[in-house]
Amino acid sequence: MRLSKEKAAENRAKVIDAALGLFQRRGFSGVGVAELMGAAGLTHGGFYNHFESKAALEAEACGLAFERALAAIGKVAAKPAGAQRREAMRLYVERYLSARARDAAGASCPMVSFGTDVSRESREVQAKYAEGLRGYLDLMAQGLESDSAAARALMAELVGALSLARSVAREDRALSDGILESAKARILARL
Amino acid sequence: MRLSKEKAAENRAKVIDAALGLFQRRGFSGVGVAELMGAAGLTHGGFYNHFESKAALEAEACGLAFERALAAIGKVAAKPAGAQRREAMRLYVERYLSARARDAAGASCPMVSFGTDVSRESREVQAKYAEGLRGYLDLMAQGLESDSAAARALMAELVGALSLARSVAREDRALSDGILESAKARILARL
DNA sequence: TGTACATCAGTGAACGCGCGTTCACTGATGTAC
DNA sequence: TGTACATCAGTGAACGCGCGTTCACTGATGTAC
Repeated sequence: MRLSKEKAAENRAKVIDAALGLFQRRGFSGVGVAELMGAAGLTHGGFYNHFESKAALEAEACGLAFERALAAIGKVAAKPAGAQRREAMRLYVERYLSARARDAAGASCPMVSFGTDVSRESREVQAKYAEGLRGYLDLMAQGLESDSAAARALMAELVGALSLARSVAREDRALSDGILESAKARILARL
Repeated sequence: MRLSKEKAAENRAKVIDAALGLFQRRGFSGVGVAELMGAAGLTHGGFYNHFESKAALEAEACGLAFERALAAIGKVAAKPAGAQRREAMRLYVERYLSARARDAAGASCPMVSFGTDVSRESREVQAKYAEGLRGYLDLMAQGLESDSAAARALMAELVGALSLARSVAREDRALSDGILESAKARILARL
């Protein structure tokens, strides 16, 4: 039963979106093609009508994750320079290091979700990742009204704190909260 | 052909050691039982003489990684307080954020190697991880001669910078070096 | 101390299972006339 | 505009493969007498 082009494109987008959520929650190798298609309301057989391979979908999902992350930091960078932008940046950091963000495993910063995985993945994914990170850092430097060194250092603090907080979230909630709070305090003190 | 108890214990240790290296390089799900045993010079059939399951070995490997990491930071904390300890801490940070450490995928900080994976693993691994991190932070606070908030913030910076630097190491060496340098400069400036 | 036997670390074949991928098929869509 | 046919998104069975795990077997080690 052939579908209209619009419907097919919609299905393709739905697969990528569902895949991103699942990949972030369980890792690339933790989700199979059948489950990916099922999450989009389809059966596994049609997978290769849309994607050349599972690795190709991984790259697409990685791209989508960065697209969303760049949109978020881009809004900060787009604020009028000065007090407004500074305030937006503070809000961004507070949200990034919130308990809410930590617990939202399925929708979060690609650097945290895929950080460890990406160096074990295909060059295709790695290239998308490096490109995304460069863009992210550029926008962050704009958001900070500062140089790229400051953006890189802030990014490391954000990614490290969220990653550590997530790793112990189930076993030691107090420590997890403390990690977020310590990083937040240190960053906001200088913004 | 039964082996002596010493030889058997030695083999068991060899498996855990080899497993740690492989897990750090390729992730828990990226290495099979047969390869793990092969790396220790054995065949896969004997695996269950030593470990209850692959997950049990993962927990053991995680424990070994923290054992080593704690030994390294422990040496810093054991220095006489004051100038000597401060100097040891500076050296520790410099080594942690060196290009050498970034490129040594098979022997590195468990927080970086397993950071993303650990929240997808068994409770057994997560418990070992949380315990290890608590110990690490305690020793780091001693090394810094400071409070636990400072230790948590420093840990986040170290982990985030090394993790980001590794993710783009193959695709953008200059950016990778820059991330390490920016974090190092910021940290050393206040030590 | 020497002998007989139980123990068990290691081997390699085999197991069921889920994976990524392929394929013949269906039938509505899009197109050519 | 209406009809005939090619296209192709989606289906579900099937493929080979590698995985974690089990098992019967081997033979040196450890132990009981």
